This record gives sequence, C-alpha cells and structure tokens, in this order.
Amino acid sequence: MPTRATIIAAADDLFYRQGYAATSFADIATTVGISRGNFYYHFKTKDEILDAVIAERAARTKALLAQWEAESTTPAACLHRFVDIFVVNRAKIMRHGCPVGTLCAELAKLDHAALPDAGAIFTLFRHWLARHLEALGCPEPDAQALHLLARSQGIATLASTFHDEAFIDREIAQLHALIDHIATSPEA
Amino acid sequence: MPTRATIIAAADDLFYRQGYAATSFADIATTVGISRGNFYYHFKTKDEILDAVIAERAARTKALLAQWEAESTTPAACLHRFVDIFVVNRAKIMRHGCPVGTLCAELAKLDHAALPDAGAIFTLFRHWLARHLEALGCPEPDAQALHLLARSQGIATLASTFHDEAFIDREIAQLHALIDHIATSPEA
DNA sequence: ACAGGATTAGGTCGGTCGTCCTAGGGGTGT
DNA sequence: ACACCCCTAGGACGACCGACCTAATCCTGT
Repeated sequence: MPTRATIIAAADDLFYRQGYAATSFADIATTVGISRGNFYYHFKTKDEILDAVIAERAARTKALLAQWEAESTTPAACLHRFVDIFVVNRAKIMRHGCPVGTLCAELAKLDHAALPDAGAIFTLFRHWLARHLEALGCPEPDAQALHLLARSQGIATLASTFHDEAFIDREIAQLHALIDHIATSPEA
Repeated sequence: MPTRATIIAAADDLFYRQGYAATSFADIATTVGISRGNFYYHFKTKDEILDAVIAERAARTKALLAQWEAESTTPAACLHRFVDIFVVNRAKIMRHGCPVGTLCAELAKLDHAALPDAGAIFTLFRHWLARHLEALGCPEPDAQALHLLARSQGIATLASTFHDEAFIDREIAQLHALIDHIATSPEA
C-alpha cells in the first residue's frame, strides 16, 4: 500500500479511537512507522489530513451503501441492513461510539471548517435511507430518515457510556420492528 | 463569588463549548482573569478540575430534577419537563450538543478515568425517569428510561450537525406523544 | 551510466501545553 | 505591632505540539 494511503488509514483509525484533537502528527507517524518529515511531505497541515480522512470515509460509506443495496432484494431489506451496523460493529461502537457522530460532535465543538464535510457523510446515509423509505411508500421519507439516524446516534452514544449489551439489543429490535411497521403500513 | 467557584464555572462553560482536551489552563485562567499560578493553587492537575466540574454538573442536575419534580403535579408532567430541555436549551444544544453526552463521548475516546463519574450524571436522569415511568405503571421503567435518554441524545447529536429546527420540533413532538401514550396505556 | 523527480529521514523552530516554584500581598488573631 | 496563613502573581521547567527545511536516498526513463 502506498505511503499516503497508509497514513490516511492510520489517521482514520486514530481519529476514531482517540479523537482528532488528541491525535498528533507524531502519533500517526509512529503508528505508520515513518518519520515526521516524510509525513509532512504527504500532508502539509493537520487540516489537510483531516480532509483526506473525511474524503476516505465518505468514499467507503458510498461503497458500503451501494453494497448493501446490491445485496438486498427489497427496500425494507436495505433499511434492516442499516440497523445491522450495530450488530456488525457493536464492539467498536461500544468502545468509541459512532465514527461519524463523534467526529461531527468534536468538529462542532472546535468550530472546525471541515464540519460540513463530515456532516456530508451523515447526509449520504440520510438520502440513502430516504430513498428506500420513499420506495416503501413512506409519506415523509426524509423526516423518517433523519429519525432513524437520530435513533442510531442515540444508541451509539449511550452504548459507549454504559456498555449495556441488553440495551443495544432492545433498541436494535425496536428499530427492526419500526422498519417492518413502515413496510407493512407506510401511510401511518 | 469565591475564586474556586468562579474557576469551576468558567471551566464548565469552556469544557462544554470547546471540549475538555481543547481547553487549556491558560484558557480558563484568561477567562476568569487570574494568573496561572493562582489557578494552580486551587487545582493541581487538569483531571482535578475536571472532577470538580463533573461534581458541579451532577449537583446542578440533581437540583434541576428536584425542581422539575416540585413544579410538576403528575409523573407524566415530570417526563414532559424532561423533553422540554430541548425547548429551553435549544440554541446551546444546536451549537455544542448535549453537555453530558458530548463530555462522555470525549472521555470515552480518551480512555479517561473520569468517564464513570460523567456517566453518573446520565444515571441521575436514568433513575429519575425510571422512577416516574414506574409511577405511570410502565412495565419496564428502566429500559424505557434508557430509551428516552437515547432518543434525546440522538436528537442532540443531529441537531448540532444539521442545525435543522424542524427536525427538532418533530422529534420533540414525537417524544411528548410517546409519553402521553405511556401515560394512557402503560402496559403496551 | 546518468539525470532528475519522487520520496524519505531527521533535525529545528517558535509556540503552547501541564506542572511546579518562589516571592509577595492581604487579612486575621494575638 | 507582629506573626501567621490564605491567596495571588508571574516566572521557569521540560515536554510536546504543528510546521518547516535540508540533505540523503530511491526509482524511473533515457
């Protein structure tokens, strides 16, 4: 893997696990196993690598959503796949929260210029969810999409504070039930 | 106001607006208008002032919950008061998120020892909500309390990223409706 | 073999971080 | 008046931060 991509991958992981502010150039360089000078050759400022990480996450998100769509036969199945993030990434979420949500929260506090870019990843989910909700006949697909996102964020936040597995199970089941309900009687 | 209390108040505000990691001793000292040396007389380490801030927030939370309780005539009214945080603190939440949730998220990322203490503030809400849900005859008051907390956290997270007033209004209305539903048919 | 751009290593800069220390101010009790 | 102690100011420390620079190395095309 080229050095640049390696740096982005390491920064991505460290930003997720430690947060953006708490991660230094030295941290990333040490993790990758290169010198700080080499690091600076690829990224001139810390903002620059943040932009690269956000772009990488956005691209991965797009690919993930496309994959879910390709592997699902119905709109409802797509929505269920979304909820199953918590099944697949449960351990990580319990330790470090949602990668998108925690980054946006941090950038919002720092008044960082990249907040809209990070928020755009949320928007990818939002539009994707809205599209499938609309396919189900949901009358207000965008509002419902935001609702699902909010529910997910709430679960992630409390999961990382309380580490309560049963709570996560209950909330996942509720979200699945909500999607089933929308699929069967979308006008409600 | 004594210096110590002034420092705690300033740190509380700065931790909320900028985050814990992004706030330095100098920041706080400058805000209060005292020297760093004086600051160090009152708090020897950064962790120490964090503990003080968390204790202060916990105390304020207890007082707030007691006040809500005193001003409400029914358990349902108490629960509605909880949801109305978003009405009262909407502007702040849209800019900096939930004070408790964002702090817990940050401390979780930093693997900070004070995470349980910060989480205890969540627990104050949790038990308070559960108590009133139980009074309503809710079969699983603690689970429902966690659910309400999660919903609130989700709203706060998305509010600070999207700044969408209509979204907040919809979610608040939904929570009020949910509480009314629990109050009228608690067995469901 | 050689030139030249791409890449890497490592040192350095000014600034800020958390921490610590000492000297003095200001009030109180004797 | 004097001793005492709470409080304050401000400087200094070692470490680390992001940022920058230069020299050496690698690789590729000719």
